[in-house]
Amino acid sequence: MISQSIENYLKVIFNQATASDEVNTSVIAHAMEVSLPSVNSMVKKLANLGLLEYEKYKPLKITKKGKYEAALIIRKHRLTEMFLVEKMGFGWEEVHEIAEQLEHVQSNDFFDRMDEILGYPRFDPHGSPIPDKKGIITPSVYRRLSDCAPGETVILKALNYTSDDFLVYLNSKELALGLTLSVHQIEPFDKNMTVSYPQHQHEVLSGMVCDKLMVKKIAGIGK
Amino acid sequence: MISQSIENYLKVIFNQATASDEVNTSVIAHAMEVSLPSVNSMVKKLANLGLLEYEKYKPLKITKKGKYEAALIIRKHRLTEMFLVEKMGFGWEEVHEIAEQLEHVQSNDFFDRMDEILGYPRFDPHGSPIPDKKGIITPSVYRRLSDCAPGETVILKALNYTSDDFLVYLNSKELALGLTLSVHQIEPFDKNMTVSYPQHQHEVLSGMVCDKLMVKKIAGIGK
DNA sequence: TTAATAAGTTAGACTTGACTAACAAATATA
DNA sequence: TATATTTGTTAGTCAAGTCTAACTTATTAA
Repeated sequence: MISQSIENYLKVIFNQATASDEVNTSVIAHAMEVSLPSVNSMVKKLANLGLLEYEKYKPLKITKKGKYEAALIIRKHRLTEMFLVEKMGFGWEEVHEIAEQLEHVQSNDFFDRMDEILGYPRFDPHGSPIPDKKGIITPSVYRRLSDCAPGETVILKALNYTSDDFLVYLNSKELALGLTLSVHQIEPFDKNMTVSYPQHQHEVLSGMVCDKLMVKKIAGIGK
Repeated sequence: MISQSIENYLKVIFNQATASDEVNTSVIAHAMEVSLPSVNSMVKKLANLGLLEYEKYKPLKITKKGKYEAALIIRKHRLTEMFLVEKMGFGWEEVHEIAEQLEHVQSNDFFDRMDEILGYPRFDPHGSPIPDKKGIITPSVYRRLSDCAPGETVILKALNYTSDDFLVYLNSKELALGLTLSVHQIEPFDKNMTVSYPQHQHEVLSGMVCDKLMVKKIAGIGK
């Protein structure tokens, strides 16, 4: 049986991996708020379990098996978030912490029942795709707001990062999925963007935030 | 923060404590399937946390604080069982294992929401009382089947023990809450009871089983 | 292209929660 | 009441998962 710690490492590695399935040790250490040696020793365990390819001083590479196991954990997390919002009346900014705990429950029945009750949803309350029982993820067809050009008008469709702080921030700015945003300006130096959306004219969003907002274009020049 | 291990010990101690709030070390070791020294060292921790009174070679005594904390854990467990049965369509014999895991979730909101959705139930699917938010338990007004006399007719109202094996056993005998049972005979030697109930004439139940079935009298001689 | 810095590794220590072996106290039995 | 048995305790070990300090390799900048 895979321990909760290993599940947490695997999830972070999956989320932080690049297009070539690679991650650096220090990225994991930073994301998990643990020391580098802790990551190093854990990473060797993951490699022994066949979840990761490990060679001294080389970047880590997540294996097919690793991606499969990670997808199943993420499935549990996102189904839980959806269930909490849709069936238990929680706000989307409240559910992340609870789902972090529930995702470690060992019972496929429990999550499959949630899935059924929810009607087999493909996306969670933050717009992130929910992997199916086989670990297959419907790819997101959206772009990052930070990749948009001035003059474009887009709809906010999903987030590619969730934490309580971030969701509380979005709520404070009255940013919600489904909103229409117009991009006015991008500051070349720090990538700050000036945007407008209902009730908010010329709001400035940091590059970091724009990187995490996934949008769909509806008008203007650009891709 | 109290660890999951400590929560598990506390729950067992609470459940195994006698009317005078006392338990023996070996009873805990047996119930938890761990060694005596493991219990001994844990018990000292619980005592340091003020959950237990510990004196060398004396029986352990659970404190007021210990009972309060235990009741809150049991509340989480039983609310979860009720939610799984009532809102997620599980059978009463399937929910114990899942509830064992969910009871450790740290979020009062999560369980209070369940409570609200269920309409503040006082008893779980096995008939055991659900402690309220203050840890107060509505006492059961039922007697053990093992305390009944031949000639009595009773209704099965609750169980004072739950495990998957036990629930599967009850299902196999078609014993369910609400059934009417007639007591025919008690074997003085091993306390085996001969009883009848719908579809089952002169079924023999062991003393161990009768000890765990809580009933309400509807006819016959006796208390 | 060499020196400085960043990233990754090893060794060794600590905590939690388990264990066995050996011993002490309490209880039961002859 | 003396002995046997059961129950409880102590000491020491182990694995998981964390840490710091010291070291090595890789990368960046002078």
